[in-house]
Amino acid sequence: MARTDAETPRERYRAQVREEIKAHAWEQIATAGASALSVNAIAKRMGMSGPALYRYFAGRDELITELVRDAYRSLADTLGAAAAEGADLAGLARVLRGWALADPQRYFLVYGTPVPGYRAPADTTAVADEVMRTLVDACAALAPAGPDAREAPFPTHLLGHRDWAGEQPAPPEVLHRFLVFWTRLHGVLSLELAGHFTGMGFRPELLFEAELDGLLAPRF
Amino acid sequence: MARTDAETPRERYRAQVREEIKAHAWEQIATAGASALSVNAIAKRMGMSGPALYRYFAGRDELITELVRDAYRSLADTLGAAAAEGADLAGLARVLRGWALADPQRYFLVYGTPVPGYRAPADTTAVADEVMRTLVDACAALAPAGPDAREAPFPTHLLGHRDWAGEQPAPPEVLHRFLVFWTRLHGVLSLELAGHFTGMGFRPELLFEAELDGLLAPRF
DNA sequence: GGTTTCCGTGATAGCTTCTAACGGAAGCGT
DNA sequence: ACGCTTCCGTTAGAAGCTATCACGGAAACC
Repeated sequence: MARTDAETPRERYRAQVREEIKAHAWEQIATAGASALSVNAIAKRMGMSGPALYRYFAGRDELITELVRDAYRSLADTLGAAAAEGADLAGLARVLRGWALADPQRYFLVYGTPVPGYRAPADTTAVADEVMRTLVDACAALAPAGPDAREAPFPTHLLGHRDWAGEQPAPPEVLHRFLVFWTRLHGVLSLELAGHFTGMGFRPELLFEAELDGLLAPRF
Repeated sequence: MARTDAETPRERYRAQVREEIKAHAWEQIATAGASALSVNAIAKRMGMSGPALYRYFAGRDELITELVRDAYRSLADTLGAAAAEGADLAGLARVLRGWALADPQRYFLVYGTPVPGYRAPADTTAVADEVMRTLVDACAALAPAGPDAREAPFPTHLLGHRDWAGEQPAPPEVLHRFLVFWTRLHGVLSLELAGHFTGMGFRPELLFEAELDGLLAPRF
């Protein structure tokens, strides 16, 4: 998991301790959420006293930023591996759902409530773009959507306003499908993970599958 | 806004101070998020010293719970007023969007990342049910959906698993439309409010309208 | 082996939530 | 109108947190 092919023994040890810190941080986040993450508590559980961790992370914010980066990296790798094994858009959707259910707080760390002042560093957004590119590619590989899907109002707007998806942007109906894919599945997933369906009785995965079904249709 | 038709002068004063505390709390949440809400900071801005606020709220958690309750109440009233004025499902959707954009942190307070251990009190969930009921009613008033919308897999599952929406549950295709309405619009809204569309160039309200368009169609 | 670099510690400042004890003011009943 | 009671706001304090600093010691490097 951690690329610790160290050069010097010092860097080797340093990387190892950093990974151990992050492991404890993930454990803490999974049980109490990101807002309850405590540098002090991590240090105590590792057997050392408070300020020692500041040799490895500049502060709580940098630690959380690193966790966000790792979460994006994990999602990008998981989706990328599935895509490399030939998964189509539906397969990627189910992989995404499995990744989210495996650790809801990790999902919320990247797609949940943002801290108003926070700006993600450039390399973090680069990994986020990698996730999106994988999904856009799967959308492009899917459907030769009809011409009416290209001339609808939103794709028409998209034609002049698509400042992302790389240098060679996908056609607007593909980008539209990607956005719909993303927002619809995130809608189901985030409400499910947040517990807003508890007590309603139905099985959320069936709603997820129903939305996925509509998403794969020529007219989504 | 605040029902301060007091009985005793004491209760009158007490309710007034509670409202002032909550007003400062909202201001603080809007700028720095709910996780940065500080009882001490509120007290200082009100000109009194720290522990004084504990006469009015048992603690930080109870204050936040009260804010969540008020947020749900505000949303229920806003949607209810629009529905009373004859707004249809599309109108309610735009009212919901306006309510969310007016104070994103307030939206996240009710539909955002949950704290793992937290259980909302019963009266809070009661107001949340009122919001849902308003939307379900608007879905029921909308469409005499075709029989194929009733026999799809998910509505069929819903037929035996709908433990909500009151004693006289709506038909499964109506509940399905409500769930799709809720999850799709929440998907667009939450990602927009979280800033995940920034830098992409397109206008989120057009994606919102496009999703709303599909939502109103006989086959959503 | 000597030097340098880095790690972990304790002390400290400043913030937070929250409890406890005290003094005073306001309302209430007689 | 006076006394009693209830409640409000204060200061003091415990316990926790983030984060910085100065120090001693160990490890790595030359």
